[in-house]
Amino acid sequence: MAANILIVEDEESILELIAINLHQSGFNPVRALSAEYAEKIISNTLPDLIILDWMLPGIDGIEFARRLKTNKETKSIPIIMLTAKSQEDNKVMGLEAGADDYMTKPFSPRELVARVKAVLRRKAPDLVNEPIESGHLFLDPSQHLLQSNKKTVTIGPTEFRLLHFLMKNPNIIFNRNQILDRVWGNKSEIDDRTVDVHIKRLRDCLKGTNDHNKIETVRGMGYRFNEN
Amino acid sequence: MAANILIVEDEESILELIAINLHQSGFNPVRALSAEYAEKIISNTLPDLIILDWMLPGIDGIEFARRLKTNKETKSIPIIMLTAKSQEDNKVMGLEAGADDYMTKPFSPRELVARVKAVLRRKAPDLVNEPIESGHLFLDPSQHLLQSNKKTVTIGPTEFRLLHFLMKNPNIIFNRNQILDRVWGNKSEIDDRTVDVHIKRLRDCLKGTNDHNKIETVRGMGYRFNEN
DNA sequence: TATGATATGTCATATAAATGTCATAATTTA
DNA sequence: TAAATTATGACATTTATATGACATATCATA
Repeated sequence: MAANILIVEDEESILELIAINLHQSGFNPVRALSAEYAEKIISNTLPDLIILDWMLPGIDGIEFARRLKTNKETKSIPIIMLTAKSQEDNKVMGLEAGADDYMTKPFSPRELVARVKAVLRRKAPDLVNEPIESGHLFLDPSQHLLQSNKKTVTIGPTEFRLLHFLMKNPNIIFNRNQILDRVWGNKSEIDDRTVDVHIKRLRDCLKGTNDHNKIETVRGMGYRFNEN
Repeated sequence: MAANILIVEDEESILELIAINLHQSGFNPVRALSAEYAEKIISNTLPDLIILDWMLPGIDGIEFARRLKTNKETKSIPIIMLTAKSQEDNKVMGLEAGADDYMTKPFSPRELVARVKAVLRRKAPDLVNEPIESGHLFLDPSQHLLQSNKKTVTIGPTEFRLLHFLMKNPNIIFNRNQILDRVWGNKSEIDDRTVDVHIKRLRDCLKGTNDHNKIETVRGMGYRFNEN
């Protein structure tokens, strides 16, 4: 799922430029020309990250950041603050107000996108979907790619999600209901035992690789991905 | 990521004409009706190239170019200068002021786009639509030419753009909406499923060549061009 | 500007893949 | 060995994709 990024910037053409570049990088930009309007948007849906201009008409960026950070709902949303060079001294103030990163104008959109990714990687790794490696296994969620010893392994969607989940949480035992919740999502009128079947299918995918015995059955408890 | 191109031109209809043509060629145009406004934009975000009209109200093009070239942040941004025929003598002055290329009005949008590409090719080769080769396939966007094993392949416009996009981004999965956004442009009242049909048509074009199976369906995710 | 030729988007239907369930076999544990 | 638990193969159902046909739109050219 693409990350929703709220951009708060009063200069319309700049707002648009940032939005287009983020969009082209696979994010989902949401535009706000003022803090007031941004607040309205946030009260409907919480963005995954906010790009916030320092200077805004009405409520300014720093004030808006403070508000966000005092609100329980919004305080964990990462903020990237934009500021003009002349206000660079205010950097400390910005970071104190809760900004996670800080960019001095003028910047290239390319650089901004890079920072957005960096912040998301730190704050919400789930949204960035980084590849995972473990032993000979390499799994890239965004490309639906699984390799064992550099060789691509054919694997279906559910088995892929299942393996992804287990690899993200190595050496931890999950019972069937936990697995259903976290891999299938909450549409769980699904039978416990279905997990068994998919574990079997997953093992079949891994058969013939060096990692065929990574998924262990823990009798009476559930399943576990063994990192070693 | 597409190149961001700032157009500074006080004649609104010309500005719009240029912007539309650049957009259709895959660039991100940013509009400014005056040097003053352009400065404001630049003070926020750095474009990859600037198209600059010679005659502007207030700060004129030549003066603006000089300013850009004396500023450390902006001096490496390429500039294409636009001038009326009567001012053609000023060409030397323009180039001295730091322009990388020079166009005399009236010009055809096609020519302008060609110049933009030429300048970018020199200054930022990544941002231009060069011919692409992959396996036996050779695709030249500027000529709408597709060859497999040196033999020309008949291919329609949409299929061509689609293949171009996929070849530019090999081994990466795109879902239908991403493909619609990036191949069709933002006129997306178009049905998801239309992508399927064009993928089919594209595959039909490639049928009989050595590259007939390059386009892979990744069930539940989208499509991907396999480089190998 | 009219006309044939292309190109495009949508739909209905055909195929193919994935999913969940169940019955039964195999295993483990007490 | 019996009871409990897990593994496995088969199957019906659901879901996703491929394909052919058609109506409309666009383009080039007489």
